[in-house]
Amino acid sequence: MGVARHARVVPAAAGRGVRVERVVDLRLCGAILEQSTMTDVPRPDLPPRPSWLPPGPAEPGEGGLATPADAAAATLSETSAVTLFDLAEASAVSHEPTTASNSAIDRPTAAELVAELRRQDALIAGSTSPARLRVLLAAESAGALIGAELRAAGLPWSTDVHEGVLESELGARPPHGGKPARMAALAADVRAALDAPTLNLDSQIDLLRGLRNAGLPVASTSRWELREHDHPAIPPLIAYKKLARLYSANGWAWLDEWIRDGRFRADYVPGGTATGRWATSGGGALQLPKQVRRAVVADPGWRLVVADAAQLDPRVLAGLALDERMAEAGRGRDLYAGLVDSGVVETRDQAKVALLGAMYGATTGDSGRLVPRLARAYPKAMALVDRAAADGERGLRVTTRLGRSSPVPPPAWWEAQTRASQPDASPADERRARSVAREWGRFTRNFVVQGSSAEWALCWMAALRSRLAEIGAAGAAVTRAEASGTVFDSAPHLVYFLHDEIIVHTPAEQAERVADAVRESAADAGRLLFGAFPVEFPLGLAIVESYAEA
DNA sequence: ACCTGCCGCGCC
DNA sequence: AAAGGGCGCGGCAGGT
Repeated sequence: MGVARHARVVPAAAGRGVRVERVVDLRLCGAILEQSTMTDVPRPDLPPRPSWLPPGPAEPGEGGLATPADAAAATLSETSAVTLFDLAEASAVSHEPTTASNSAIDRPTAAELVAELRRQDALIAGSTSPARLRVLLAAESAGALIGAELRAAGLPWSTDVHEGVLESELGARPPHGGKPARMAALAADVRAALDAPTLNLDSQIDLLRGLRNAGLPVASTSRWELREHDHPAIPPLIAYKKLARLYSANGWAWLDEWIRDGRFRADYVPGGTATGRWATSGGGALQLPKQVRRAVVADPGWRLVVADAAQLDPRVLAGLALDERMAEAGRGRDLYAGLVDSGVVETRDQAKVALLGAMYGATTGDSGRLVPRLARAYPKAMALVDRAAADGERGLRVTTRLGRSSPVPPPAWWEAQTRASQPDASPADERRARSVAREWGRFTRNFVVQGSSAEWALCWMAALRSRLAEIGAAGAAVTRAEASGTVFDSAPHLVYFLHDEIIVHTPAEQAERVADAVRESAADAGRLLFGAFPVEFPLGLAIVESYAEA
């Protein structure tokens, strides 16, 4: 499969100083093509979809729909699919022992791979928008390669700094199996305040019961609800939860498991979510709490170029909807500030809440109240997300800028709709059907924006990867003599990706050139998605030694 | 000894 | 501040 095989081959290539130029990930590309509303599948004139590709969309009421389990299998199975990259692998590293993951049964032959490549080419050529799909599939394939390279390179990580954070927050590392004394003390305070000497704070059920017994009318134990109440148990409980989170998610055990030789090698899963965003399958690289980012530190003589796309989602929405006024609000300035300047809302915070509400489908609260003002100012943008929601409520697929389509709703969703349309349907049936329909509408509303933003980010990274190679090649002429290690030891390279944010690890003397390349690549991405439409994608960018400084 | 569902919370 | 999208993960609880 794409990731696993890239993950095996990229380090092997990198270790010999070989840089992979380009890949086609037939599994990821095939999944997009099978699902996209831009393509016409099935095509009786073409060979059938091979069994090692994930299934396409199922019709309502039919079997074969991608259940979560199926989707997981398609995404994660070591044996389910293969890429053209394997052709190169077969010749380049054929001396490697055969493993269970590339047994003959599951492994397509070279002829089968070529046939599949031709089938995919035919699907693209017969689609409603071949140019967009080609950009998407090239970017998706580059993403698969980059995901493997991120793991091979690793994020530079200072165990010392991380341990310093843990000690200042949690106190000394507890003996094996024990909890930090500071957490134990806070837990004792909570138990005393609730008059519940045996309460287990880590048990949601136990804790909820304890809070209610103490007279607190809470429906959950979540922090935002607890904050509303004034009780002596609340402050230590919130403090405990904060420490417990750090301790269990990014504590000493995480350090032991995930940091080797000063590098965090995360398991990225490119294309791992429905919207095309990446996922992770271990280490939680996409959930690194701000607290521990201080531990991301460049090697001596190196720098981190940290960049994030400013207000990416609303800018993408402006491009999708060809909403000139919204694009104008973000030209040469913070887009949220642009909304204030235009008199749409009074404060930057209101602008942010209103836009998030529009893209997520908020109907209540401050956010819901602000959305109508946005609709008056930017009718084209609002019409686009409203249309996506309306389509989703009817069970239709929606599609991103470059051609990734949402899945059709699962069988239970259709069953709920069918039940509500029967003559003997109860009011509860009808409420249920409306409720799940609207939920799916919120998903598709967000899908078009989040998915198109993911495409922008992939194009950004893919363009950057090429530009970094040029910078690295120029630098290599100078340092070739001593460059004996991997391709990551001497040249600037990507080390982190987080939806709309990247980090490049680079020799200090090349950091400014890398920063320029990062900005130029963002402009490339904007053109790849939206052509000449005048929507800008400015970056927040910093050249730093530690991620926390960015 | 697993597995699954749920909660809460970290990130975008 | 409030509850609208996408995730992964750790922990508990209840099942087999």
